[in-house]
Amino acid sequence: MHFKNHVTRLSQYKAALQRLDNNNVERTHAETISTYIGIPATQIRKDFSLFGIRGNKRGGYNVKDLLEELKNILGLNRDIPVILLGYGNLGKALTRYQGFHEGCVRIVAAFDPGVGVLSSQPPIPVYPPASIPKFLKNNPVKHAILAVPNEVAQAIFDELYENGVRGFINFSTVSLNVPEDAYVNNVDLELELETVIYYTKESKNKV
Amino acid sequence: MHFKNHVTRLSQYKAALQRLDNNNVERTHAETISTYIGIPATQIRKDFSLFGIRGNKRGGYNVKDLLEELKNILGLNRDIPVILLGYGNLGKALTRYQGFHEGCVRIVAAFDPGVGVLSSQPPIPVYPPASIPKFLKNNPVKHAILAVPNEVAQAIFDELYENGVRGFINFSTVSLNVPEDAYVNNVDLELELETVIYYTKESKNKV
DNA sequence: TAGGTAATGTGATATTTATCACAATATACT
DNA sequence: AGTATATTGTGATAAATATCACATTACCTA
Ligand SMILES: NC(=O)c1ccc[n+]([C@@H]2O[C@H](COP(=O)([O-])OP(=O)(O)OC[C@H]3O[C@@H](n4cnc5c(N)ncnc54)[C@H](O)[C@@H]3O)[C@@H](O)[C@H]2O)c1
Ligand SMILES: NC(=O)c1ccc[n+]([C@@H]2O[C@H](COP(=O)([O-])OP(=O)(O)OC[C@H]3O[C@@H](n4cnc5c(N)ncnc54)[C@H](O)[C@@H]3O)[C@@H](O)[C@H]2O)c1
Repeated sequence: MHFKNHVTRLSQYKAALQRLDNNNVERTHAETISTYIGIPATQIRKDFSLFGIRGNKRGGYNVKDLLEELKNILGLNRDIPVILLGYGNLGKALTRYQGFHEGCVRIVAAFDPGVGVLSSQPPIPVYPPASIPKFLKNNPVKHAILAVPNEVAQAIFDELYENGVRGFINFSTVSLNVPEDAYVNNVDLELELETVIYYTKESKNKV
Repeated sequence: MHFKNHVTRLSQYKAALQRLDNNNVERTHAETISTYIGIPATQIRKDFSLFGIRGNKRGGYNVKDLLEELKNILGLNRDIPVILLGYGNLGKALTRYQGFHEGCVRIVAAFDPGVGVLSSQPPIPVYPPASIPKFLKNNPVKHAILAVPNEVAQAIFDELYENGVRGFINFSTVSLNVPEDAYVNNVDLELELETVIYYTKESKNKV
């Protein structure tokens, strides 16, 4: 069992709980979460059961406690520093995104060869790629966002792996060669668009 | 059977074939594609079988033919106009992305209330949201990218649906209420990051 | 043109994932 | 206190997805 779907759902539950907590809701139920995020209540309970999360029969779940448990399971109970590779279109969008500030993820630095010619002051430090090893020696960051061109993605990945980074989001559209003890989540936006197109074709191929 | 995974893989195959074709490769094999994108050759053949794609025993596949077949199945054999909702951080990044130009997807227009105060000339027309119905009456676009704040995502979705849009990518982090005959692909970047964090926790929760 | 072989194509099987049905139980009500 | 009921928790079942094993066949070589 790889649990990819389970983990994704846990993260969704966490987001829902976060919102409930922000609205000062104190108790909730599987059924409530279900209507919030469109996942069947029975699936939610089954997931909780699998990860050892216990509620209160008839009383549902205490929002703060459940949120805390979910964060613990996901590893979000502490600040997570992340570095960004490639301060281009996508990289800039990610650094400017306010949503991350509410969670525990912090993009602490970016690396881009265009560092010298940046027009405006970026909200985080941007360094030349050559300084990656030194930076990681001083700041043992374990997670990276790859928003670099396809051509350099594997090389950059290898260098980061060499220097201790183990968790990656890869926005490039190449499939990386990844050692056993690293984890890469490929987010291919072209592909996401194409699946939408398939499902909205007038004449689906009957299979 | 929902085929979500199958369709995602078909799209990956298509991308691989596109690259082979760009490199003027004429014939290929399941095994070659496999090393390209890291999916087992047997899975590739099974997928082909399922979607009625036939190769040549011993001779593998003709690259151009296979590419054409995959495009047909995915509905990518014609230009697909797409509109963008929200010309903010993410929306700008998407419109500036060069990769889409190589495929058949075209972002033809964006809608954003900030249209009057844009600092630089955007590469596509940006209209005020009020003009959505009129635009869609004149341009029956069927696909949209939602890159709007969470608060307005459902309202914008409803309006687009009313005006005939049926395929969506939703970058907001809310779960939309979606009629049967529409398809929404939720791409939640926060969530994608969080799954990476889970898989790189030192002490995984044993289950 | 016959035999060897590299590939495809697919039924059978295994694994993973989701749903269902219902027993267990804490709370609310009288 | 005793009963009704809302809600959890989970084994059993179903559905979806992936892998395997191997029969088939087109090409190549001699
Ligand atoms: N922008 C999008 O909407 C979009 C959509 C789909 C896929 N992608 C993929 O995401 C990736 C980034 O896309 P983008 O639009 O931001 O591209 P971009 O060209 O705008 O940005 C890439 C950045 O990486 C930098 N870079 C180059 N070599 C580098 C190196 N060795 N180390 C660090 N940085 C380096 C470049 O200077 C540039 O600033 C690409 O792989 C692209 O295929 C982007
Ligand atoms: N940027 C990221 O890296 C990132 C990461 C994760 C999630 N998201 C999500 O993606 C969405 C967009 O993020 P962003 O960073 O681009 O936000 P943003 O605020 O930069 O852009 C949103 C844009 O939508 C426009 N808008 C507001 N109301 C609108 C309406 N009714 N019709 C059309 N446009 C409207 C705003 O004027 C703004 O330009 C958000 O839901 C956000 O939660 C973004």
